[in-house]
Amino acid sequence: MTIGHSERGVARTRTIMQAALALAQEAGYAKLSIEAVAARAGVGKHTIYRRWPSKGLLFLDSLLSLNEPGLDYPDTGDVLADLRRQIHSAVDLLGNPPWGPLYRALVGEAQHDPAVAAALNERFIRPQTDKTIARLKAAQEQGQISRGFDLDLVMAVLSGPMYFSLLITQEPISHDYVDRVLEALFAGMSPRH
Amino acid sequence: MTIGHSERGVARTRTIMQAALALAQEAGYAKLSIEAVAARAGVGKHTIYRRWPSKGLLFLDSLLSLNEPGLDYPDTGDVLADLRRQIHSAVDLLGNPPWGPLYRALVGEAQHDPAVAAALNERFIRPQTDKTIARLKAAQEQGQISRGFDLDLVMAVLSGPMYFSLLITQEPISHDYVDRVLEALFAGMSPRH
DNA sequence: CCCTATCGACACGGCACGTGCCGTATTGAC
DNA sequence: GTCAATACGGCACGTGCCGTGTCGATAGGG
Repeated sequence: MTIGHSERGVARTRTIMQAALALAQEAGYAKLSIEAVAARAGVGKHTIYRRWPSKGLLFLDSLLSLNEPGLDYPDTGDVLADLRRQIHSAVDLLGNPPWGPLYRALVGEAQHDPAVAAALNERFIRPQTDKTIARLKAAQEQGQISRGFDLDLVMAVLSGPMYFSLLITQEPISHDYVDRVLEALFAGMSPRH
Repeated sequence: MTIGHSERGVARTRTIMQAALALAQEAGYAKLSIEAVAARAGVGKHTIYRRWPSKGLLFLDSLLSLNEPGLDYPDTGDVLADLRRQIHSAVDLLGNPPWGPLYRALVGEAQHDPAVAAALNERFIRPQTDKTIARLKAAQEQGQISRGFDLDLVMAVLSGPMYFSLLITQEPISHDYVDRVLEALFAGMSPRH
């Protein structure tokens, strides 16, 4: 998405993304407009349109630029503890300001704009999924996780409940809540085991 | 939301909602405008604004009117089979046209508009949750489900994975996929049991 | 040092918003 | 059956933002 080759160019790009983030935090993504971003950044509208084709993709770039390193996985050897630590981190990031409300808005935008949905998947969800699967695969080979467990489902099963709470019921997600969900998942629902 | 007391009033209300649904299916929710709905319904804009305060809430009413009875639970005595049947129904409804794309748009709108989020919860999610908890509570008392299982989490744990697939990865959700998720949930992830 | 791509500023037509106003049609109270 | 109140369709308005076009200024690479 970023075009700027020259030093001035990348500086402008960064300025625009920062302006977009600032405005989104202050007034909410719903009220974000390209014109307002341009004014805030002290930039012509063309300079924005030259870099991003839509408000949604500008916003996605802006938001991801806030957490470049991504959510990395610890590997202490204890997969359960690692998983718990990682989900706690994810929930802390995605569930609280400044990311929380902005991330919710981004997912909302993805429901209206296929380009945003695709980019969100490729740039954020997929890498996250890959890391998770890699970590669990290692654990599976060490026998810490049932061999029969379908790792392709793991993101949906592990992250789904958190996304449900974030996007649908919109209840705050505490570490305790995460722990209870994990316990439910690992214990299973069936009686006697 | 509906004000119309007189016969003419309720007829207008229905006409407007049908126009909104038709337009949303044809052009997508993103391109839906109050003006277009008014024109399609052969109605003045005031007549819409008198009934609904926002596009989102009009759309929510319209969509819910498509499935008034809601998703009811079977009770055959076998909770696992019932659960499976119910989730299959839910996935068939929420994951396919005409509901599927419209429901995704509604959830997207809920991320931008707190009023829509609240109404979606109260009018659709909450009733669904209550039915699910009631059914599982009965099963729990019959020992078909572990006594320790936290029923307050049940919607997040059971529905979360489907919502993740619907809203985030946007992959189609087959019955087979549902079954694999349920199997993963009931079997748990931990080895040996 | 000049050439060219990029820039900020401004203006434009277009669309949809939400709100008035008007004259008409329907409704409910009496 | 009459009549006042209400709801209605149609129209127009001012506003905000869209995405594009056109300037002259600017700045960085060859």
